[in-house]
Amino acid sequence: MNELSAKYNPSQVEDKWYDYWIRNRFFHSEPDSREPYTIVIPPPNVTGILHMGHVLNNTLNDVLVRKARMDGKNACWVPGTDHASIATENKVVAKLKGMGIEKHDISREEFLKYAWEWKEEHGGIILEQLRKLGASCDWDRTKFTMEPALNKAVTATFVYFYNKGLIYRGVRMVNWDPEGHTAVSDEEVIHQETKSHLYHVKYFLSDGSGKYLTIATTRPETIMADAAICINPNDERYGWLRGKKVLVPLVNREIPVIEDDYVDMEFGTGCLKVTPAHDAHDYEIGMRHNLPVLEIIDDHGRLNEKAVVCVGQDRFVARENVVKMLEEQGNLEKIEDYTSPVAYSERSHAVIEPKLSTQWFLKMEDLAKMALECVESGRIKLIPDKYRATYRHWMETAHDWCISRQLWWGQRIPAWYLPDGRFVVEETPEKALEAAQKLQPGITQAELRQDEDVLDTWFSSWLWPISVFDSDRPGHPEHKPNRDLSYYYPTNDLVTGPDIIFFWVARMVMAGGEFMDDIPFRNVYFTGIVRDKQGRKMSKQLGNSPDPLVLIKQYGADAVRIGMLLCSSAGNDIFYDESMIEQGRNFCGKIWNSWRLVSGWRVDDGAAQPESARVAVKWFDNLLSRTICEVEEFYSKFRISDALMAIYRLFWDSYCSWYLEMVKPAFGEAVDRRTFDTTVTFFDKLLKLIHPVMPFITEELWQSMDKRREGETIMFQGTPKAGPVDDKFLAAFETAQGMIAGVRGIRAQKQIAPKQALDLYVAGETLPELDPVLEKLANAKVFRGTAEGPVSSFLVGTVQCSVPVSGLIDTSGEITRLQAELEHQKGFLESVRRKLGNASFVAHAPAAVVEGERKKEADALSRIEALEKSLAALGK
RNA sequence: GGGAGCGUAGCUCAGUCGGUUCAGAGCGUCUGCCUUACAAGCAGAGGGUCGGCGGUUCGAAUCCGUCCGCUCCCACCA
Repeated sequence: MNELSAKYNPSQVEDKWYDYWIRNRFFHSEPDSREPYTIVIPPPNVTGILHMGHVLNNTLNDVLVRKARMDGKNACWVPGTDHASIATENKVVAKLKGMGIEKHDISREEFLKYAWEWKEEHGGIILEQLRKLGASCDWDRTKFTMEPALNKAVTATFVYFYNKGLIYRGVRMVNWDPEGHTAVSDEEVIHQETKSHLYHVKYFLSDGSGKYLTIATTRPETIMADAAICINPNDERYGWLRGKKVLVPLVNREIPVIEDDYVDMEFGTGCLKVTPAHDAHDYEIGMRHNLPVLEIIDDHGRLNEKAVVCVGQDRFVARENVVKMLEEQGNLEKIEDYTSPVAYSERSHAVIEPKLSTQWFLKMEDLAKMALECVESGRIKLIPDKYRATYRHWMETAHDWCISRQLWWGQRIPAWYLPDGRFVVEETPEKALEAAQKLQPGITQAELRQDEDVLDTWFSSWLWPISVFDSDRPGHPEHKPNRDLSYYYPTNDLVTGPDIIFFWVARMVMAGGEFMDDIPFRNVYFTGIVRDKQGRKMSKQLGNSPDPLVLIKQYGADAVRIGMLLCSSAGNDIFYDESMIEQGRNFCGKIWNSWRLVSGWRVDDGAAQPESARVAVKWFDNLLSRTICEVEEFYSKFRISDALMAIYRLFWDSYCSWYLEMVKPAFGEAVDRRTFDTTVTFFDKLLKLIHPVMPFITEELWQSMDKRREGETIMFQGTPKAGPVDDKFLAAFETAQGMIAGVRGIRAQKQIAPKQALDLYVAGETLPELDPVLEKLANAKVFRGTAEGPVSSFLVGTVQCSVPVSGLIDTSGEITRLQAELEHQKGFLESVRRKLGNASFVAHAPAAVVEGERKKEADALSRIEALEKSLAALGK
């Protein structure tokens, strides 16, 4: 055995063992005859850096993988990164801006060149960081969602769904940033309560009757684009408007009055102006009623010539002017102050302008139905189960998926347009040309124009569990799965956040069903969101997120892993607290020191095993088995933090505080061989139990326990198996522990030094076998019966214990304490007897419960008797 | 507004089928200890009307209703 340093120094051992694991390719997996256990990483953004959410997620993944590996499975954890089109493109745009380059001043090709440079420079940093955490990924299998093979899979998938008739082009409202000159995603829009006005505008009937209706709007500058006035069909106030036509103020264009349930009769005047081109809801109403779409605002947020009035003016300037004109013409009824949420661009802070544009969509209905069935049938389990409701809600209300994005970084949509506007969808430009030539013979490649948009990032991530193994399969279900895909698919568990349950989880289920005719994973474990102590989401802006690498350096990777797991009960948000990591560090120290103790013992082969040690071994052996069962149970339910806590307590409390104290040889003496060997075996099992959670320190200690050869590792040692458990013995031991604590309590109270031996009188059911333990740990000689004279006494269950403490006894204090306890017991007895006296209870309750009450009664009686005896001994 | 969830010790959370002495764990707090592995430690102790009210039941932290407080997701009403 090697000499251990006085303190565990994580930074000195972590890199050493990680390199050792890599050198020996312990993380690498190839299909073989063993049962596979597969996890694909939720791919982090390629240019991202490790944050606490990653730490939590990847620690959980790593625990599961390492556990499976020790259970003898062929464990494979596939790592990789996501190209994250929006986030990455934003970063590149920002970087270019810093260099004085605007995105729109350079070509797509130039931009992509910069983007790839950026990716090469920053890409994969996060994967390097995961190594520091101890993640046991099969790095040989590292994938990137935009590498050529995966791109091919994405393109093939697009063509597949297009040919199947599920992908179509449609018009949709996008969030247009008139300053940034670009569409922004919903995620990049911030809604802020903003003070504005509600303008009440009169619309006169076109029949010349002079009658009018009033609408309330926050955007009077759009009235020139009005296509209709809408009322609720159930609104009796406006029955007279049915079928009528009104004139749009200022431009005097005639528009119909239509009826739609969308209108809220309570809000405003109950009349709604419908402006399909400039409001998402209005657009939908317009679609339902076949209204014309009139766009009057251009890409810069200015009114165009179709507006007729205020042409060329900025929308906000136009608003003022329109209001003025309305007032002059007698169309303005009143102006109210009004506060409502307004959408702003996260980047330019410009007010978002809803704008119509043509996008690509994937029909969701059938895919969603299938994805729902996979979960409803129980084939895929969501943990915690409450997310099933969320999932169902999503799947039942799924809208078609808008898969196009107005970006450059990503997989470009494989649609090619002919000059006449017709288009073909093919996997390659060559095939596109071929197809185009069928439509227009003689057309050349140069005349074809590929769609400018790229695909939504999720359109590549939903293939992830398939494409990391076999990129030829997506889009080609007829393609025979390769060896990897047949072996590793479906994967076992997915660990991810509930915020992407629809974006990612559900869509992987869809892709799996479509291309594999199988589920992509069996269990989905949802982690919470990591928050700070005040409950705020950790974010860069707030600066409340610690740098995991700094923490790892400071406390060690094992401590960080433990710390995260300790505060992460499944499905709840994580309130991160650095003290949890300190706790992890302390635990490392405890483990380390316990081995320092044992490894320093001198062993005497000839010595006999003391009785106290024999009993200690018997006890810990039983307790170990029981705990292993509990831990397995916890793992099977993904209650990782409970599993950890069970091992933590076994290691710290049971093994260190109780077991080692029992078998520890007296100062200067040797330990017998039998006890020593068993103790080493126990320690070995404890290390293996905790290894999935704390890979580094366990490898370090396991290696130092014995002469190990290169290529040996704790990683592949089997998880310890539970033997039979003697529950009665364990219960009896718990009583003994209570008695020891009682004696120690008396010592603390009376300031009696641990070295001073005491007498302990025991009345009640105890195991005499445990007496040597009592004597060793309580430093008390055990007698049966009740002590005479002044004693300090206590109860453990129904066992009456008394310790003669002549000269030290505070008689009146002792009497007060005992009397209070006696009162409590009498009250308890009374309540139990009331229950038993209730005929209805005895008649209805199960026999076992009634029996339990009778036992309570008997126990209470015996305790009362013991207490009275103690009081009598004190002369009361 | 629609959907989901939460409320148990100072903090973070367990608590299964309503029923064992069930009111728990870890951390923190308090007290005493530098006891020859560990003060990043050891020993001991205190701490909760299970959010409020009502109901079902022989029996409720657990089931039902209702109110209060909080969180998340979706829509973000002209």
